[in-house]
Amino acid sequence: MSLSRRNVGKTRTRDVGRGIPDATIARLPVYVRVLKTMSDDGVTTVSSEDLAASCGVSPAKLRKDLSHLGSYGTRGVGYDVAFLAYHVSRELGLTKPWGVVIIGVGNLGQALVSYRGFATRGFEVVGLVDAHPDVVGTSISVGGGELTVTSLDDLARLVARTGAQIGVISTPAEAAQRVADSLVAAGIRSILNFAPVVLCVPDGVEVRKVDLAVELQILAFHEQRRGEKPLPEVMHA
Amino acid sequence: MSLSRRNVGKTRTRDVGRGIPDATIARLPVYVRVLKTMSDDGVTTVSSEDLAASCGVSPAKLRKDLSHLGSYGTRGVGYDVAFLAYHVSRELGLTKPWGVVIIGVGNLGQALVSYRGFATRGFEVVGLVDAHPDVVGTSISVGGGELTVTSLDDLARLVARTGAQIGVISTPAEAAQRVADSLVAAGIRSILNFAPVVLCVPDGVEVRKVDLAVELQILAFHEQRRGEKPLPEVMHA
DNA sequence: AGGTGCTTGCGCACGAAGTCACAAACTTAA
DNA sequence: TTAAGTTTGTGACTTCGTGCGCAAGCACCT
Repeated sequence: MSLSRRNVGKTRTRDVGRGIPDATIARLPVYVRVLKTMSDDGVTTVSSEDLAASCGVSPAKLRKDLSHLGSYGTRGVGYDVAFLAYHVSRELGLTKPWGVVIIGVGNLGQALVSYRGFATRGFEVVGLVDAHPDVVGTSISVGGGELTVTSLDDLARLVARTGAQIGVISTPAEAAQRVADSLVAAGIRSILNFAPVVLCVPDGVEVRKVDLAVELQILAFHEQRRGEKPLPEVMHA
Repeated sequence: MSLSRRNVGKTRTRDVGRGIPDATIARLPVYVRVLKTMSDDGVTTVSSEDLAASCGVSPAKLRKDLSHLGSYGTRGVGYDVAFLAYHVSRELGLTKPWGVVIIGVGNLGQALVSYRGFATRGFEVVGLVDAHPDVVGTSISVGGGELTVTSLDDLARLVARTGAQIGVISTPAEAAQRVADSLVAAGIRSILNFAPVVLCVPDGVEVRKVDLAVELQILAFHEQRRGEKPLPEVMHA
């Protein structure tokens, strides 16, 4: 497969790096994961049809998504798996590892610490914080080493020392807003919030929310809907 | 201006209960949670402006969302908090509790079991399943009582006995597809998947996915973008 | 009773996202 | 080289979601 130099002379500025739709960005991580898996399995080339099937999207959507990043495919052939994986990763900013601070070392926090998906996809837990005096000072093994849980008061120092750029809130709902304020004060501008509250942060700070109960309620809605009318009466035409 | 009566003759069926947009449904759980909180705090009436602010959405969006369910507000006054909370809950199917089976009692699974948000929002964990022989047979306290972890082979019996309607997959990625197959075989049609894989299920089964690493990667993308170009160069026209 | 001040419900327009279909571009075969 | 067979990249079209603006409707005051 000597499709090595193909898109070489093309500057291709276009909207590359500018107006990538949010919906596309939300799918890129999936593409990266699937491409990495394929690469590990020895697959060197893949068509949009096959890749789309593995990612659970339509081929047209996949091609349009990728076209926002540039022309990394070869017509009549498909995409070079490793080449595409690299470029999508680069677009997502996964070439260098990101430092993550986890606040709230309860059940969920500890589950996050031991979550393998972090390390394998470019994220490193560089700090653990909790408010409870019994937990502060204890050591927890994360990845290769050990981390000592620090107090919320030391958050700013922790962020400054480790250069962490992302904060994860896995505290109870009552504490979440105060933690968010501390994170912002410490210079963090990207927050992932697991607490079931709507956080209030200044402009320039991005908050993404994961609410487990919300997901269940959405499922419940559709489940209920299905049970209500098992016969759509347009059955046998 | 005698064009007053316009929608009078229209039977008013509209799309109530039918075509509620997915985007709206995804926001309804938030409305319910905020309304419940307000109700507990003794608030009896709220305007779309205030409620929207508490929910982190625009007033127009909130009103349009609620209008899909029916006319539960009073012009010039606002919405009755308890009344609206009841009707939105009802629409989501939260009047009766839903049975949830959790497959995979690792770190994440145990975090889910002890997650307070389940019980308080109409969901009850009625079964725990794991494949590891060391875990099967052990008891775990959930909510008020205790649950014994059962084997994956007993899943169908468990679902039939408890009447569970929702399955949560919190296993490693490798096991997820097999678990999903088992859930479908057991009659489950609503699945919440935490494993970072694209599940393959037959039509009629709904899968919702929560991927922690994906959320972080989306944050990383925006964080990277911010750092790249602090000056958008189109400043003083 | 009539007027005034709010707030909801909703039509309408706009923008974002998804689908379709096809020309461009590449590989392979003869 | 030429022709046939693939597959990408993308412009046009459709669908979906959101924001704007205002008439309809309710409460309160005079």
